[in-house]
Order: sequence, then C-alpha cells, then structure tokens
Amino acid sequence: MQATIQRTEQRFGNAAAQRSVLRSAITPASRDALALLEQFGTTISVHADREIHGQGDAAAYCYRIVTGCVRTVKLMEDGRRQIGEFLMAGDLLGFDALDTFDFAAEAVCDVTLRRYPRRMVDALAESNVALTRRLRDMTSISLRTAHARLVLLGRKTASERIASFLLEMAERLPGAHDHVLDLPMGRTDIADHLGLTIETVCRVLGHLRREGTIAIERSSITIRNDVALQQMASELRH
Amino acid sequence: MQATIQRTEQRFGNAAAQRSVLRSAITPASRDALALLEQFGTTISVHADREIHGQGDAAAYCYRIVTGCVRTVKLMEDGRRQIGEFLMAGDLLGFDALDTFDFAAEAVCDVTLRRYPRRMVDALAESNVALTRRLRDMTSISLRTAHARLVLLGRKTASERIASFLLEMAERLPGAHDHVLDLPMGRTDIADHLGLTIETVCRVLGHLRREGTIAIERSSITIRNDVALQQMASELRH
DNA sequence: CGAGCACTTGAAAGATTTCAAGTCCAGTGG
DNA sequence: CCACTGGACTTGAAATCTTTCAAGTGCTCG
Repeated sequence: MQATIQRTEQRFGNAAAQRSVLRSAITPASRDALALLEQFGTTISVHADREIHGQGDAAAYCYRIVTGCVRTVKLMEDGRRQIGEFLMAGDLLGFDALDTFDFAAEAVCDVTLRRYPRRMVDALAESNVALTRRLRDMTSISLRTAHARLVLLGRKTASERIASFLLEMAERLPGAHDHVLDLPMGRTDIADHLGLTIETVCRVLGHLRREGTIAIERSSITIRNDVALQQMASELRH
Repeated sequence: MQATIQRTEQRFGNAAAQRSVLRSAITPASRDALALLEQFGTTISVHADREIHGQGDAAAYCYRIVTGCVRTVKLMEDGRRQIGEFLMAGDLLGFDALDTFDFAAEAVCDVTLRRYPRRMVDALAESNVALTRRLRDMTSISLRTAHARLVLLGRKTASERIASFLLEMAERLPGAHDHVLDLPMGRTDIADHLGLTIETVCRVLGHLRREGTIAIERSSITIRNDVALQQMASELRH
C-alpha cells in the first residue's frame, strides 16, 4: 500500500502529477486498511453552510466525505477568514487531528459523510500496522499539501493563485470532464482560500474570460486553454 | 513535510499558554520512544548556508537539530523563495516526509545535527507502537503549525506577521531570556518566511523600534513591550 | 413581481513592493 | 592599527498590485 503512494510520488516535478498525488489517498490496498473502520461508521448528512465541527472542538470523530464539498475554516477575531482546504468526495477529514480541531469544518453544499469514532480509529491503529502506516502517510500528504499552499499564499500573485486553484479543481472535482468545472464553492470561499478579496477573484476570472482562457457560467467554469493556465500558475522549480 | 515537533502555532485562547501546552508534547515517555533511534544516529556538522538535503531528494535520513538553526526552503522557477519554517535545537526534520522531500533544508548558521537512517525509523515504527504513535502525533503537530501559517500568510498584514514572528521566536529560541532574541536568521530569511520583502521587514521593525515596542542591535532584538506585540499579532478567535 | 443574494465592474485609496541610495559593521590587507 | 571593501541592513520615493468603497447586474425564491 505504501508502495503505491511512493510510486506515485516519484513523478515529482510534474506539477499536475504532484497535485493528484495529494488526493489519490484512496488506493485499493489502502482502502483495505481503512476498510477495517467501516463497521464502526455512521452515515450522516449536513446541509449547506452548516458546521460539521467547530474550531476548538474535541476531535471525537473522523469523517470521510461521501458526496458534496467541505471547507476547513479558521476565523480571526475581526472576522477575517482563511479556508485551509476544500474536501471532495473520497477525501478524509480529522484523521490527522490531535485531540482537538484547530479549525472548523463546514459543508459548502449539502454533503453526505461517513463518520467514525476517533477512539475506534486509535484502537485499531494500535493493533494494525498497515492502518497505522496508512494514517501516518495520509498526514504526511496533508502536510505536503499545506506546504504547497504556503508558497501559493506567501509568494504567488493573484493571477497565479487563481490559475493554480482552477488547475487543482480540474483534477480534484469529481466528474470534471472536458475541462468543465462545476465549482461547489462561491467566490467568497475561493477568496478566503486564496488569501484574496472576492472582488479580486472576480476581476481575475473576468480577465481570464476576456482572454479566452476560460469560460464562465455562474458556478461553472470551462477551461479553454489549460496550457495558458499552467504557465500562469508558476509551479515550483524541480 | 516539516518535522518540527514540539512547536505549534496553536492559536486558540491564550496564545502563550496554548503554545506551552504543545511544548509538553515531549513527555518523558515519548522521548523514550524516540530514544530507541539513538543507537542508529550519527552526528554531523553543516556550515552556514550549506544544504542539508535538496528539494526532491530521496528522504534517506531524518535529522534532529542539536545546535544551530535550519530553514526549509521552496524555490520557484523565477527565484521567488518561501521558507516553510525555521528549526531550532531539539526540533526534528524529515520524520514526516514521504519518500522524497518536497523542500530543501539548509543551515542558517553552522549547525550540528544528529542523523538517523529512515529505514531504521520505519523498521522501528513497525514494531514499536509507542514510537509509531509518537511519529503520527509529531506529524499532526507539524500540520497544525502549517495551518497557523496559512492564516498568517493568507490574512495577516505585514505588521501582524512580524509581531507573530517575534513572539514565536521569543518562545522557540533557545535562551531567549529577558525578552532578548538573538535571531540566527537574516532579514532576507525572515522576509521569505513571512511572504514579505526585506525592505518591508526592515520598515516594520524600524517602526516597532521607534514606537518603543522593541530595541534592535543588529541581529539581536529585545522585546520591550510584549503586550503591544501580542495585540499587534492578531491571533485567532477562540 | 419584488427582495435578496451572489457576482461584476469601476474608481479611489492603501499597503507593499520596487528602485535607489545610503549606513553600518566585520573582516582583510597594508 | 587603520583604511578599505563587501555584505547586511535601512530608509526614501515612486510604482504597482490589491483592497476598499460604491454601484449595478442578474438570477432565484417567495
């Protein structure tokens, strides 16, 4: 199982490959390790904009997103907001928490989740080496994602951030066929994820549309020129 | 994939109190778990500005910083640079890596490291539950640190970033007694860590000095008013 | 059909960066 | 021992990018 992850990781340097790695968490073998948990799982539904867990809550459960989209949110005193990441179907939430969450998780749209008691996860991890290893690798992958975002937020321009975001969504959104992205999140969420204002997000998207790089229809964006987007995204040196 | 263990920018509630909480993550028991590795360790020295490992290198070793300061670096094609974090004596590096590093690690000043073969770490982890658990928690803590930095880079102003940085250093620098910080890193490193330019770093520091909040003597900064700094840092809502 | 909300777009304001000089030491060589 | 040189750090002024403030559009829902 770990072999699968490692093999994928070899394709380093190719930005697209790198991104997909971050989400390809569910390989056949690793699904087996996680499958042990299934018997302890409960399926729950959460409506759009409802909280799944709050910032500072005890980490009593872990989750797997079955359908829909979830955002992880940190709020500052004055209301400034940072969305750490968007989680899509198949993504996991809370498996790498300590005993409390340091961010809230909210449903972006109506979502279905599979929920597992954390102490079952911990108990199983104690006795199952494969699962343990799997959990550690998953957390490492989350960390790698976070580090890529540090570069995005610390060093990229607004256009580069938007381009990177669109390319990431093109790979991660379920059914993003033919370069058509049905974005579940609004412009405000995108802005709070990319460290921009909603106006800047709109302006950059508008610019890309006028250039012919993308087409926009409300929440659906079609990538018309992904080479242009990739150049604009300025990925890391390799 | 940074491997800072005992530190975290955990920011709920009283930021200072919270920070020390995670420091105590290194309990006697957990130190014992890591102590198993000691027999496989080698001590090495690296001169200032030399590379410890490159971006993309196979993760053959893990490290513990014995003395000095290390920076983790990501470079973009055009030379823009992001420093993920600074590691101080006692911090760990590479324990949460996958099979390659996605960032370089460089000595900020002359450093002494203790180096452990990764496969020994993995082998021990397979058979030792305490160590395994310890590794997972360490990675989770790194992740929490990274998330706090996402807020800093995505939503804080230049002054807030500098204030947060100084407060973090006040806690993490070995021997930061009496609010005197001997910063091992230069202004350029600080800028590349905080997503700013060197000029902005200088200007904000100069402003704080003129205000009487800090005093500056080359690489040594004295905090004269830490309440002012804490207010300026704008920590997270709790 | 009107209200409300999300999204757009324009114009002015503001924060940070860029460009350009300096200043201040530490180390070097005379 | 002292002047000199290079690098790190400061500081000022103009340029630039993004935000803020303001309006306006368009769609959805009641």
